[in-house]
Amino acid sequence: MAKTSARMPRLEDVAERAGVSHQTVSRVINNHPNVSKATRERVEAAIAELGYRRNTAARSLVTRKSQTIGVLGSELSQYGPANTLLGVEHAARDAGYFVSIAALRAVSREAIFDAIRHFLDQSVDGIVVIVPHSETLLALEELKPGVPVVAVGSLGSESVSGAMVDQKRGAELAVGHLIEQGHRRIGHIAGPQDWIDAVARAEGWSAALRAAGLEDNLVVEGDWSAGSGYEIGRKLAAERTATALFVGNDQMSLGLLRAFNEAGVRVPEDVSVVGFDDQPESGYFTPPLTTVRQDFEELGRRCMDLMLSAIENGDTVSTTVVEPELVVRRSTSAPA
Amino acid sequence: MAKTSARMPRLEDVAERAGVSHQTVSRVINNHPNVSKATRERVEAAIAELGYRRNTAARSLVTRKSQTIGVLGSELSQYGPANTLLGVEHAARDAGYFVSIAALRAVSREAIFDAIRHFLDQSVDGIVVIVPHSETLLALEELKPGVPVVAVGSLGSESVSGAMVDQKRGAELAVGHLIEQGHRRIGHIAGPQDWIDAVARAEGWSAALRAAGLEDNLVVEGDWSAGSGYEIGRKLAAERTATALFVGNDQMSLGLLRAFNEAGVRVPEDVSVVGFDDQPESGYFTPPLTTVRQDFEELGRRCMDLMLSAIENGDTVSTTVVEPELVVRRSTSAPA
DNA sequence: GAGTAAGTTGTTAGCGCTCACAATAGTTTC
DNA sequence: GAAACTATTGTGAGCGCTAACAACTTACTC
Repeated sequence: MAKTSARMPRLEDVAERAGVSHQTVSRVINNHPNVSKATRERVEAAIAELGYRRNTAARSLVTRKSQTIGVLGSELSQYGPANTLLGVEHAARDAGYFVSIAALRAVSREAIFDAIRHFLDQSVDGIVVIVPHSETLLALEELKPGVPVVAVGSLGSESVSGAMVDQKRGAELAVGHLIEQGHRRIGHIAGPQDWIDAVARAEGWSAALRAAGLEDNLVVEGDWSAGSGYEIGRKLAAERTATALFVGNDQMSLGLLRAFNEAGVRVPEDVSVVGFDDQPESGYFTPPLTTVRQDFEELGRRCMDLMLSAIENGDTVSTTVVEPELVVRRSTSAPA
Repeated sequence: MAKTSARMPRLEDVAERAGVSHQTVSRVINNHPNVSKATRERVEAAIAELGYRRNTAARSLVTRKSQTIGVLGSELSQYGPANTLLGVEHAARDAGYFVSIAALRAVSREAIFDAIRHFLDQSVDGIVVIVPHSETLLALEELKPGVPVVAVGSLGSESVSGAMVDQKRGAELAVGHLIEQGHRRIGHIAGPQDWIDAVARAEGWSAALRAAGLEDNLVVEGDWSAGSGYEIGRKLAAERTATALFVGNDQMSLGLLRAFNEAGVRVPEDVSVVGFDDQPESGYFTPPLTTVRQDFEELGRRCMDLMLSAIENGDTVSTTVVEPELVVRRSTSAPA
């Protein structure tokens, strides 16, 4: 109940107690070099005795820095985005920043503008964007917020830094594995094509296939959900065109597996399946899913690395790429 | 690039443009009643023309309110906590609050204290705690932060408000369903017993069983993960003591299902399984999982309701309960 | 020993806002 | 028509901090 009992101590109180000026105290808490050792110790003692904590609002008012990073996200309850957020949060808090979040209910230009304004009202020092739609980048380029922006999953924008997992490489890993096993007809269940990652995975699939001289004409689009995977699975079980399927994510894979099981299509004996993400549950699907692992937390940390060097060193736009990894389990084998 | 081009307009600039005093402008943006319609319109026009936005730091400095809610969470990437966070965020932003997060890497007294201090440094107006360990409450009672605290999953603390899904009721729903189907030997795979919810679910299971005159001696403890469900499933498949299992959450259920499938134990023919949570994927397990749905977003919204009434009306400690719902799918049937 | 430099500390102003109060204009009452 | 209100607007101070500059030490140079 420290708050109600008495006024919080401020710089002036500490100064008085230590027998110095408030400015000297300010120097101590900001680690300025020109403070004698004796004074510094005296001030630190006073700070400890009084339980002094710097008032963020006052500091922020004069420095025009809030020590806050805004994280703009959508689908933040999903495995990938949620863990990326966690990575950002950990790195930010370690670096002494606060993390403010704005979760988009729906992805639209207006909603993004709203959220950015929300952050600007808070005078955030930078914005991390975890909204993996192509549309987002456009919105960001249009409304240059005046603070550094790092976007997850983007690469090669002119005004926005980006950190991404190499999706194309991940797709190639998956398809390469299938080809190695001897598959020749490899289909793709893509994610919604307004997602950057979905497009990149589809491209990787296509590229790998063509590089091996195989056809890339078997593709269906889902919406990332297990439900859509299930619906597609039912159709595919009837058609049986491919001997292997590269699925855009693990959740659709789950639905697909379910549909195949119902239809009596055996995995991997009849059809091999590779997913994408490697959620913690994927190793316990029936059968355990071969998939491509993405390190989302690392991705989040990289975002903050970029952000910090933008804020503190004034670095300009740059990018970083995290490598994906193939995890082979039991949903893939050689074709019958 | 609004920031670099020129100074942001402030109250004074708006005042000048509208031909009034800065105080009148302040009245307008704070919706004070005593401003004539004409003046208000003139001021609003000036605000729009200048693109004025109030400086949060300055306001916060004088009011000692930050319009920020701190959300302290652990396991924030899991389905439940992540969606609760989302609920809190939406309700908070709708109410004009910023949402600052601190994610615990590990749950310990020290880590909780750290995070609370972090929030206090930011002078948050309130703290929502999504850390469903019994330990958390103790830490909060010890370190009274001086701002309203709402904890998810807690009920009946003296200094902390709580919002929870009625876990015991959920367990009774699940077990009741199993009993109705004719099961008599119903086991429980519990969550870690330092989690409030895990304890409540185990109690609900036990209470429902005893109320029906059945024995409540078949219980094993997992750690919420699919992996632990799998390990337990392997043991149980060998022993075959129960005809039905109430599992603490959906992820453990998935692992269990996997283990049973491997061991040739059929679900629901040989053993019925009920989960808890109803994640979006649960309907696509093999077989689709009967489970207890919790509305996590609603839970988060309720937290903010409590928080807002605590902040704005000075309401004291109170609680709110969200009702769970049984979702019957295909993992349960009458015993053989 | 005067002159200069470097290190250390203090003084003043002001960031942009809200609060308490003062002042003015407009309205009602008897 | 003066007194007593009410509605509307303005003035001044100060929230707690940092930045810029001023001032005072101490040490060193020639």
